[in-house]
Amino acid sequence: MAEDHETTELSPAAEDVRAQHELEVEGIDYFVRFMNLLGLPRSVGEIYGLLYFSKDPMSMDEIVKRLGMSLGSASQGLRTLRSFKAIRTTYVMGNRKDHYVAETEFRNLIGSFIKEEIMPHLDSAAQRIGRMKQCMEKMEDVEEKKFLEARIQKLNRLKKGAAAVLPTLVGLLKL
Amino acid sequence: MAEDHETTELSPAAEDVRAQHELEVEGIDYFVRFMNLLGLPRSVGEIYGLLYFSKDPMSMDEIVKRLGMSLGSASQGLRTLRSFKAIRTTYVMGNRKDHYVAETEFRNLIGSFIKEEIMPHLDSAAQRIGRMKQCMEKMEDVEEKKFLEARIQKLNRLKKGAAAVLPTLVGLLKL
DNA sequence: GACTTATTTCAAAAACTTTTGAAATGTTTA
DNA sequence: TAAACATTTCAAAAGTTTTTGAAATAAGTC
Repeated sequence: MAEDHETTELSPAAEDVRAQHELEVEGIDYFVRFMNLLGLPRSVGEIYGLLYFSKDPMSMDEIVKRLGMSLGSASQGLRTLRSFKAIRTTYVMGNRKDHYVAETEFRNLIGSFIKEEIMPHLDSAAQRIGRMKQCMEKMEDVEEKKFLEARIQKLNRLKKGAAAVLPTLVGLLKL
Repeated sequence: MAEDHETTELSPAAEDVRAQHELEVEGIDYFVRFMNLLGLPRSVGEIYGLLYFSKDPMSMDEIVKRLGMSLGSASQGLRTLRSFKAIRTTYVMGNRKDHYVAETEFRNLIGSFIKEEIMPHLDSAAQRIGRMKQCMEKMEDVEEKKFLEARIQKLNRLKKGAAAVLPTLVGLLKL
């Protein structure tokens, strides 16, 4: 064991470990930023990044150890990723811990994100626009009324455009 | 003046003011949520909402008064909105304050947001992927290397897809 | 069914973001 | 060029979100 660092058979393996570790760090960083763009906390990106670059399924406490993160964060982060179908659980023989692997089809992640985080806003936007129209219709001042009507109309067009484009986008991800 | 609330000529006007105020509140709320979705602070949504539903240009201290917000917030919020081309300044005769009006073409806002907030991430993502590839190529373990190569490739496809779709999206907004 | 182990929950702490307001800077006018 | 006004800056306060870790709950084993 002591002479390992002298042999030619084992030095490359050590080099591999180093390179793989460097890649992992870079990869985790990548997803931390990506998730951050979606407004998701750092821990979610860390977990997904770790799993994305791991061939083997990992249990929660492996994740906790590897990332130096608390159990609470890991549990919450895994829940979020599960709800987005960005990871799935896997059965590992002779081990009762849940094990997780990354779902590498990003369309799951992005599709769920749109469905869970964006679409509900479009629904409430529709209601809000309805209420605005009601207010506007009560008005007598024709000038002002016309102005506001046009603005509300524009808002409505944006909302409809978003409602049309987002599902299309999800569909496009299947390519 | 005292009998205003009895006349039929002036009561409707009072009603107008009320309805308009209600609409304004609803509208501001709308943009607060919208901007929030883009990760922008409440103050930015408030200012834009106020301007969007105002026919007349407004100075910073009118905005401050109407929204009960600090000068600092207003200044910073207006800067953000200007950088996104979501508002523009307007000259008002005989008044040396800057006056602002909402740019109602949302494509400016969304286009600038994508250009300023998303695109830079895609550039740094490209670099990060490059570094990942370098690490991966150093590796000797063929199995592991192939696995990582495939994952990096997938990441690269996502990045390229985003880089292609986002400008298209901006173009689409012109309709 | 008690024991061990795994996971979730949740209140408090830490980290981070936004807002505030007063001081600094810039700009116009008299 | 001084006085008056408008805007920006920035450090501290307020507010918000995330993380932590210990206690509660759930699940599996003997």
